[in-house]
Amino acid sequence: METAEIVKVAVSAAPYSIDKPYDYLVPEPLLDAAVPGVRVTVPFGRGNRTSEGIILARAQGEKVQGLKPLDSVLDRGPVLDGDGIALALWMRQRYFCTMFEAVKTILPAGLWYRLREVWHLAEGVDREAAASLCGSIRRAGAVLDVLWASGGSAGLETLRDACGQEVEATLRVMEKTGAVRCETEAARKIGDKRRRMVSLAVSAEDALAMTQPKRRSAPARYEVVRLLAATGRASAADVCYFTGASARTLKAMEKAGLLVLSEEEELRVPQAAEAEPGAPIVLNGEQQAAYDGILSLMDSGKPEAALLHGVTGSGKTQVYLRLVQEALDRGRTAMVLVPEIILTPQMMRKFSSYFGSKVCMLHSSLRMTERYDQWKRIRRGEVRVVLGTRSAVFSPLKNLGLLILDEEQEGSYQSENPPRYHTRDVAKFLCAREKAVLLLGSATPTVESAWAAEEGTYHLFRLRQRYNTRPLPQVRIADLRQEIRAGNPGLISAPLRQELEENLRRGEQSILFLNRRGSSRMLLCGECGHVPECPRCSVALTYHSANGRLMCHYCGHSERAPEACPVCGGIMKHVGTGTQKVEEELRELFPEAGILRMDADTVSGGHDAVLSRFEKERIPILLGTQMVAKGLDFENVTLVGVLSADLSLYVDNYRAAERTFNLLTQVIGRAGRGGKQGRAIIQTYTPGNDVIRCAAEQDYDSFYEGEVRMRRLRRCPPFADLFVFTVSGGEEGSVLRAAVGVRERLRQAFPGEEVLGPAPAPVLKLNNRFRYRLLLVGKNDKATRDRVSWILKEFANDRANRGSNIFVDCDPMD
DNA sequence: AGCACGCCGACT
DNA sequence: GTCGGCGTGCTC
Repeated sequence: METAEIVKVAVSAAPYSIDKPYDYLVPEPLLDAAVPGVRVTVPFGRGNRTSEGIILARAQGEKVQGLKPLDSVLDRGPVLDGDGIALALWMRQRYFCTMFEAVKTILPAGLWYRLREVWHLAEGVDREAAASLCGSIRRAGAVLDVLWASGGSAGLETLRDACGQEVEATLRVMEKTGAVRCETEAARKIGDKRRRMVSLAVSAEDALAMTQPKRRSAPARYEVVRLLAATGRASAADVCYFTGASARTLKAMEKAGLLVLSEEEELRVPQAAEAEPGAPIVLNGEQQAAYDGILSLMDSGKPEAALLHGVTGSGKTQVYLRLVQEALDRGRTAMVLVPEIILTPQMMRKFSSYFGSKVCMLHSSLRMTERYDQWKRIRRGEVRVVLGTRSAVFSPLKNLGLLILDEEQEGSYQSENPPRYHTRDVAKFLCAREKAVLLLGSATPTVESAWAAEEGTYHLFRLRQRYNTRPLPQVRIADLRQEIRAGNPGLISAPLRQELEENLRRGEQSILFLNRRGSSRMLLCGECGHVPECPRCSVALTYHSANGRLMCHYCGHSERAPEACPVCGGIMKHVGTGTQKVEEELRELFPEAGILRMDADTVSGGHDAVLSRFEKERIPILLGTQMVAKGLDFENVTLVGVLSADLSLYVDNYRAAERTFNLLTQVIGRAGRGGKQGRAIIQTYTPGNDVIRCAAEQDYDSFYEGEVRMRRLRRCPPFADLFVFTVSGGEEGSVLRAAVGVRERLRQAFPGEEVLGPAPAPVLKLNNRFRYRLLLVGKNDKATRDRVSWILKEFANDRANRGSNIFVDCDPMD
C-alpha cells in the first residue's frame, strides 16, 4: 500500500461529543505549508461543508482509503507551537471544551478567520440552462434571479436576506444539478498593516547633485532628496507630508534610480507615555524577606508557587517590580496579571518607568488591531514583560521565569464565556511547564489559596504592616436593629450620621458604599403592580433615563418605556435604586452638602469623569455600589460607610462569606490613604456575624479559621470540588426532563457522591432558554473529569435530549 | 450539531 | 406514482 502525508486536524465544526483529531491527506501543492500549528480549511461531514481547523501533527500514513484531502492552508506559518498545542489539549480536558474552542481562546481575536460561503452560477451555464437544470426545484427561480442580478455570484447572507433563511437547503439541491457551486472564503478579521518606506538609492551627494533645482526643474524631487539625506529612511506618507511631493513623484524617482521603495510592517502599538526612569527600589524588612524568599524559589529551577499575603497598602507592587527586574536579569521573561488594568494606572506607570519598551500592556480598551500587533511583538521576543488582564495569560512569552497574579481572589480571573477557564489554573499549567514561579498576591486571599499555603503547597510570605506604617482605619459597627428600635427606620444610622457631620465640618471627604452588585431602576404600575419584564429572560427590565427606554441587562433587549401600564392602563411609576433612596435621605440630612452618586444610571458619562470630579472638586460625599470599592485612592477621604454589610452575605453561594469579607476589607481600605487617620462605619442587621466582625477588626486569620471549619463541614472547596452542570433549552419541560436524566446518570457514575438538583438557575430564562442546574460534589481529578466528560458526550448523543444543551463549570466564581 | 439516507403517509 | 415528513447513524 502506498504511503501518503497525513495530518491530524482539530476541526471547528466538530461539537464536543465527537471532538477528536481527524485525519486528512495533504495534497501535493500543500506539502510545504501543511505543518503543525497552521490553520486549514477542510471538508467535514456528509455534506462536506468547509470547516476551519488546525493541524495538530503530521505523519506518514498508510491508511489512505476514505481520507479526504485538505482544502487550503490559511496561515503562512504556525500560529501555535508545540507548547501552545499542549496548552490547548490541557484546556480541553480541564474545561470540557473542544480542541478548536481552546485554540480559539489562546489566539488573539485579531487572528481569527471568518468563513463565508459565496455561491456562483456554474461556468458555462447561462440563465436558461440554469433554469432548466433547476426546473423542478422550488424557490430555485428566486435564487437564480438574485445570482443573476448580482453578476453571477452572491454571499450566503445576501441570498438569505433575499430568499429567506431556508435558502440553504435549496442551494444544496441546486448544487447537485451542477447549476451552481459554492466557494468558501476565509477572511481575517483584521490584516497586518504595512507601511511604504522610502530611502535613497544613491549617495546623498549624488542624489542632491542629480536633483539640484536648475532653471525650473522639479523642485519637489530636490526637497525629497534633502529630507532623506537628513533622515535616512522614512515612510512614504511622511515624505509626502513634509515635502508636498506626490506618490507619483516618488514612483517616478524610483524609476529614475534615485529612490528605493520598500514595504515594512507597521505595528499599531499604542505609544507608551515617556516615563521618568524609576528610582532604585528600597524594600522594608518584610518586603525584603518576601523578595529574598521568592527569588530563591525562582533560582531553584523548579516550578514553585507562592502566596504573597499583604495587607492593603503594604507595598506588594514594590516586591513585584524587584522580582520582575531579577527575572529579566536572569534572561527570563515575566507576566503580571491584574483583575482590571484600567483601575491600576499607578501600576501601569510604575511598570513603564522601570521597564520602558520592554513591557507591554494588554487591557480591555485596546483596539483589536493593537492587541494583535502586541501579540506579534511578544511572539517575536520584543517584549520581556507583559502586564495585562485575564486573557493576557495566553501571551506567547518565551522562557517565562515569573508569573504574578495580583489580587488573586478576584472573580474576573474566570472567563465568563466558554471555555470558562480560570487564569490561576492556566498560570499554574504555564509555570509547571516553564519551571517558573507563580506568585499569587492578595490582601484577602481566597480560602483555597490560604489553605494551600497552610498545607505547604504554596510558600507563604506575609506583609503585615502598611508601607509607611500608617495605621489601619478605625472601624465601628452600627447595629441597624438598634436604630429601628430607637425610631430611625432610615438607611443612615446615627453613628454614621455623626461621622458624616464631623467630616463635613472638617472639610474631609466620605465614601458611602451600598453593598450590591449593580443597581437598576425599574418601572412599576401604581395600580396593578405590573413590572415590565424582558420577553426573552426572566428578569425585570431596567429603566435608562438617558434614552427613556427599558433594557435587559442579560440579552440586550430594548423597548420604549410605556406611558401607561400595558396590563391595566394605570400610571407607571419609577422604582428607584437603593442608591437613589440613600441619596434622597442624605439630601434631607445634609441639605447643604454636595453629593455624587455613582451607579449604572449616572455613570454613562464615564467612571473616570465622576471620580475626577470627586477628587478635583472635593465633593464631600461619594455614594455608589461595588464599583466604588475597587482601587480608589484619594488623599482626602477619611470616612467610609458600608450601608448594609449583610446584603452580599446571604446569597446562595459558597463564596458569599469570602466575597463579603473581601469587599468590606477593600472598602475600609479606602479611608485614610493620605496622612490623616481613616474611619469606617459598617452598618448591619447582624452585628454578631463572624464574617462582619472579622472584617471590622481587619482580622483575616480569624475569618479564615472560621471559614475553613465551615467549608470542611460542608464539603466545599478546598475540601471538595463542585461541578455545576447547567442544562438549557427552549422548552422548560424538556429541559427539566433532560436535567433529571443527568441527575440519574450522575448518581450511577458517582455512587456515594453528593448529587443535588436540578434546581432552576438564579435567572431561569435567559435569551429564551430555560436553565436548570445540578451539582456534583467530588474531587477534580482525572478520573472524575473523564466520567464527567463521558456524561456530557452521552447527553449530546441521546436523542431524547435534542433541543437541550449542557455545560459544566468546576468551582465557579459566581 | 448538521447532514444524508431511508422508510412511511398524502397528494397530482 | 412522487413529494416530503421525520427517525437513524455518521462525521477523517
